[in-house]
Amino acid sequence: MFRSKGYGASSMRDLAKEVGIEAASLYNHVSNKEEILKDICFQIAEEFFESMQSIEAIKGKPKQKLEKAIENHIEVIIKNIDASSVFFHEWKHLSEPFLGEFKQMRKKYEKSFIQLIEEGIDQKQFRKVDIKIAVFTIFSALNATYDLYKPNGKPTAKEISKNITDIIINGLK
Amino acid sequence: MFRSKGYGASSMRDLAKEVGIEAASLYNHVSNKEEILKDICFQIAEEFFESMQSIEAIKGKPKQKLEKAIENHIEVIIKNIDASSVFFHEWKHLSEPFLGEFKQMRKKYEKSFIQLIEEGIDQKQFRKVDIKIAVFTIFSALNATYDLYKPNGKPTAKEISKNITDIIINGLK
DNA sequence: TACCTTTACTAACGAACGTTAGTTATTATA
DNA sequence: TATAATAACTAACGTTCGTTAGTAAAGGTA
Repeated sequence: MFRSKGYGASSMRDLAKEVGIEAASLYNHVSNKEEILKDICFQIAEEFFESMQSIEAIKGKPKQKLEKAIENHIEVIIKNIDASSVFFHEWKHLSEPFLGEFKQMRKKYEKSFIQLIEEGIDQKQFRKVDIKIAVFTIFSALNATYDLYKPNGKPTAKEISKNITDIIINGLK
Repeated sequence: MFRSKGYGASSMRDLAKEVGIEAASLYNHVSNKEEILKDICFQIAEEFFESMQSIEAIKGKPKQKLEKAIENHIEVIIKNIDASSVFFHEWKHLSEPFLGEFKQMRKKYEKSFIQLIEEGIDQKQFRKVDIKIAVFTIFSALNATYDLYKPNGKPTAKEISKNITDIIINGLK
């Protein structure tokens, strides 16, 4: 519901009706509305981090690493298709201290990508692109996935992953 | 305010305070809250359409046309940096009949890009990519612009435009 | 000067919001 | 079987929401 209607437009009464109970009963399960949003956002953030940790262990060239990082990133999105959409668009409704913490995590994750591209440029696998713009471009391309993927339909997760990776990697070459 | 706080979280009282009047006074200028959102969204939509009309008049190869279309698209975004962010993220809060009309316009605009890429593939300027995925990737890359561009700062509009175009066009080659 | 449009104001409406209090029924544990 | 924890309920709270009604001041036009 946060994905389709947005956080602000989803009331506790709406959410309660969706699971077949009264709004007040929700408070036996969560301490307030924001906690639901917070849990969604931070759970996805954690999954992104975990997927990146496996990359840093790879012994390979930057290009291969970036390919794998992109693949993992898309996999996380598709495995959590609704939650990741919320992660990308609704985080701004978090209040402090969660908002600050969230932004910090995001920046740290982006930094991993920046490093991969920097290495790729150093080793002449990639052209000399503006790194900041490149990372922004890549992220926003990747994050289109949740709009593209329809369960039980075409294109498949694999097709999405392969095509986007191709376009981006070729774009950097 | 719609950009920074979101449509739902921006109350008429908030908006009124921003321009130094009372909430009720706003109704001398707009007929309701949604009209403000609608005007923003449809004004930007119109600008995108106008920029695309100039493309169709170009006599050139698909690659050149796509380059110019991307450049125009980014120019519209940067010229309307706040409004275009609202255009991309807040349109879903429109109600019918505006919502349907909006989606229709969006689809029509996307179709223009799809055609350009199809032509490019036919004329062997581009690889045989999955067109739907490619267009999604391109759009989401382009639409990162409003997060990237800071007025009076680096990177400049030109740099953004050139870098993104490079990555995408190379990605399709 | 007289009149009309524009635009601001205050006050208030009904509805919806997140949340709390108090209570009851169900389920698990000893 | 007695006890404790879990999770549902109804009712209500104070607040904020978009919006309307009615009114007064300001500015342009005849």
